[in-house]
Amino acid sequence: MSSRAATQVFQMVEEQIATGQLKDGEKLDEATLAERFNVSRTPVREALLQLVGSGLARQIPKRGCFVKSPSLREMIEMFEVMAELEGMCARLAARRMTEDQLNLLKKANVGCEQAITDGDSDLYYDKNVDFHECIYDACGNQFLANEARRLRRRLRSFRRLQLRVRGRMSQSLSEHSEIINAIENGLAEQAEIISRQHVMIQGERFNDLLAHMEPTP
Amino acid sequence: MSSRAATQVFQMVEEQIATGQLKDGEKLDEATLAERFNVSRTPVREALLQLVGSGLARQIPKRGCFVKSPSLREMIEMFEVMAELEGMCARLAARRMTEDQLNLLKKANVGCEQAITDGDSDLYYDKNVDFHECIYDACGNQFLANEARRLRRRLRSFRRLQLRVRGRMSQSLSEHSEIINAIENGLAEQAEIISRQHVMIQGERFNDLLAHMEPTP
DNA sequence: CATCTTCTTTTCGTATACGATAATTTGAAT
DNA sequence: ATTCAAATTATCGTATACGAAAAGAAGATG
Repeated sequence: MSSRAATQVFQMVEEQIATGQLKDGEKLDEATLAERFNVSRTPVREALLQLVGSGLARQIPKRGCFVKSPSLREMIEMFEVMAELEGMCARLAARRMTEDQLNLLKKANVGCEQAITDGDSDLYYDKNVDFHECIYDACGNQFLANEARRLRRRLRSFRRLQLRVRGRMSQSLSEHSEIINAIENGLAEQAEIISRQHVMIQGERFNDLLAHMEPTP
Repeated sequence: MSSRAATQVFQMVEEQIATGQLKDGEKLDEATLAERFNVSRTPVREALLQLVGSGLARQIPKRGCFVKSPSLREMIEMFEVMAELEGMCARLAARRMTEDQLNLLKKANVGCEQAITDGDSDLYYDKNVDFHECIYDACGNQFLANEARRLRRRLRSFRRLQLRVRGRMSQSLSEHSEIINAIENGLAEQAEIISRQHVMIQGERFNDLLAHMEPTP
């Protein structure tokens, strides 16, 4: 827990964007935010700078700072890259994972099963993060792992949503099993392909969800 | 050209880190930098924040901000990811590149040839950027293109250096020809593999260079 | 009604000041 | 010499103020 006002503002705004409280195009006024969080403009500016840096907001000179939700196209693009990174992690992990790490991976997957039993998609999301964290750890490339985490974070609200599609959780779980199997047998190529697909499917499911919700704006 | 002091400070410091004027571990003192650039702490802080954000500096609380050059290991990791991203760009470009874009790609490669004729490795670096920009443009995934650019930027000083290895430029050029060939014929997989290798080789060459220069520190 | 010209208001970037807290040094006591 | 405590200094985050520049509004002129 950082006691810095700037960090808190950043996290709050980020959260509000993720949960939809702050919608696309909405103005992020320095003065208003400062008042809302009872701080001065300085930490607010710092937060906005980071927001822009991480792509959640857009700065239009002399006009202000605005929430920037990714368009459907950008979403698909991000999922495409995410799929590649996850695939790469799995490929490397298949070569490099130790016995201990494999056990942790299996354990994480049991957590996912439990979440399904409880029918709790938010819990599944968390357990799923654990599962993929195991793979990140085992890929032996910290830089890659961090990039993957960064992007995962950026996509998290959409990934959460996507899990609500009927049957998606159990499908995800069976994909996990295939991934474990491939890694366990050192089938790097296969682990990569399945993992990549595992993410791409999420993009597609999300796409379905959108199409269902908004009949072309 | 941005007239903002903060941006200028950022770019200057970034440049000085890239050129080695500012070395690993060196302290980035807010007051000193402010004086050096004749600005107040505010824009300097902003610049440092971005520096940390892009991984070029590290912040140790109550100790200060320090230049953070990547370790050899981190370098290799970054090259590994760069290779994957470039490979992905090439794979997609092979499927999606238009005739016009292909012509631009070929033209860019002629520029590379010229740079070799002139024996100018810095020029080659620039022309090589043009070459790869063509591929980025044609990959049809802007988000991916931006990620690739970001990482390329981060690695540029090392990539520059690596081109000084004897024969590396002409080897690079022949790899380009193979890439063009694969793309022209829509051989996505092959374009990916060659491009990936094209980058990995750079990492290895750079590694050689390092091993030659510093006999294990 | 359109257009051009003030005038006012926002937005922005920067400068500067201040208090809090952590790091470092100094110096005393064992 | 070592250890501990107090004093000093540096760093940091934040608040606030100010001027420049641009956007937007209001009003004048054709």
